[in-house]
Amino acid sequence: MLSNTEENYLKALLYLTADETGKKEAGTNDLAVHLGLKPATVNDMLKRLKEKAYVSYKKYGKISLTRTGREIAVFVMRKHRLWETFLCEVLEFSWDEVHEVAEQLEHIQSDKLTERLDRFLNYPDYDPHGDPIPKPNGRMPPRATTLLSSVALYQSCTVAAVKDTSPVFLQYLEQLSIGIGTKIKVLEKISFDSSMILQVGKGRITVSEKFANSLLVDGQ
Amino acid sequence: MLSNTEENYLKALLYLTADETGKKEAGTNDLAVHLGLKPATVNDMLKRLKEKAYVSYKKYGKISLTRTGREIAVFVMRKHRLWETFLCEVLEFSWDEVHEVAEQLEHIQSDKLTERLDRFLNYPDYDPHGDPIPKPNGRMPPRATTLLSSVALYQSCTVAAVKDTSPVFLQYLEQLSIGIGTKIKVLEKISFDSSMILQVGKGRITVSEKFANSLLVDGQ
DNA sequence: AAATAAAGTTAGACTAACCTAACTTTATTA
DNA sequence: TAATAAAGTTAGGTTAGTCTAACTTTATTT
Repeated sequence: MLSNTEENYLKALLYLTADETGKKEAGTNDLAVHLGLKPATVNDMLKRLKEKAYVSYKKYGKISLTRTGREIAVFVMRKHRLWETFLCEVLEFSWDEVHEVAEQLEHIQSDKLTERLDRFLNYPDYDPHGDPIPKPNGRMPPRATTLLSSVALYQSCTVAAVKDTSPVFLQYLEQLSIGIGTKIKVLEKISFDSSMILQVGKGRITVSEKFANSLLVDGQ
Repeated sequence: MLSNTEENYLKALLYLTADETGKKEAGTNDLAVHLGLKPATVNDMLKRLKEKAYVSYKKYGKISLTRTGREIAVFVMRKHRLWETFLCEVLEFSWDEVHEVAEQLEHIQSDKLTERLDRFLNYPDYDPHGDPIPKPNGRMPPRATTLLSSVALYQSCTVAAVKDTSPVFLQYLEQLSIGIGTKIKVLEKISFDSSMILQVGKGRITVSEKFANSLLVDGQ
């Protein structure tokens, strides 16, 4: 049985290496930054995780998860996202509050609890941020890949997920009445700064490039 | 913020000192036995807890919780019993399975979570074993105090709580179709071994003295 | 390609939470 | 009440997980 700390290292490694931004490997430093620890600390832990065959790397080389390591990390992610869903949908937390609590709940060790929670939530495919919830076998529902910023002029789309889950962004979305499933039409693209004018419901709003790069949408 | 371990010491102390069996103080050894640790280990921790003013004792003397220490322990108990209720009533765990998982869940730090869970469960007064759930202010609903063994001949009563929460006893109760709220009538008391013959629903069963001392009931 | 910067590793130290072994104090009992 | 047993404490050791400071290796840049 892994400690919470070990699980967090594997989760961080999954995040860093399964990053859709391309890179499939992570270094000691990346991990240290992501976990808020010192490289020396991470180095120590990596030795132990390598010993236990959860990660694989050569000295001074890049780190990757082994099959077992990845399975564990995916399972922790599954629990995290199920709990986030529970907190939002059942206990009516707002979506900017759930992450911190789910960070704790994801480490509860009880397969029965996880599966019953999944059943109670009616086997959801996506969490409140639109992130896919891994199934018990480790498979993931497809993830939306289209950025709002890449939607063509006059096209309509539906918000599928948020790329940025920081409370400040989520609260801003709330304020704009934008959530998962919200329909958006691109009315104008300002070439000067790549900002966009959008139709949301009956209103129109202007959003920055950064904003448009933080929302994932489904076509039409 | 206390560690899980520290919370467990306070909880154990609450259990040992708030024991309705009379004694209001506990010793290093009692704690060690209850927690499955060595007296030396407990001694170390007690020094820290005293330092932090959660417990009070003099060298070689008995240990008791301070006001703050008791408040924390009661709050952990509140969370434990709310989670047990959630697991049984919402996720359909059986009452012999909930304890182990609740031992983990009770340490989740989020007041909002606790209060929302309470609300979702409709502010229950008792957990699945009939134990009172402390309110946010620390007050407890009244606890049943009458043992089945002390019920007079030909009297009826209602099961209010179990004194023994071991899976083996709980499963036996299940087998006998006895749960919280079950109505029981005392048909006969065998003076030889203090066993009792009971009416439960339409059937009659014979139970041992040990059994009759493990069930708490409400009058009539 | 040599100099410099960045990334990674090692050594030594600290705290929390556990242990064993030896010792001291308090309680029990012959 | 003196001997013995039980309870409690101290000293010193272990592991997990963190740190700083110094060092080595790899990557970058001129």
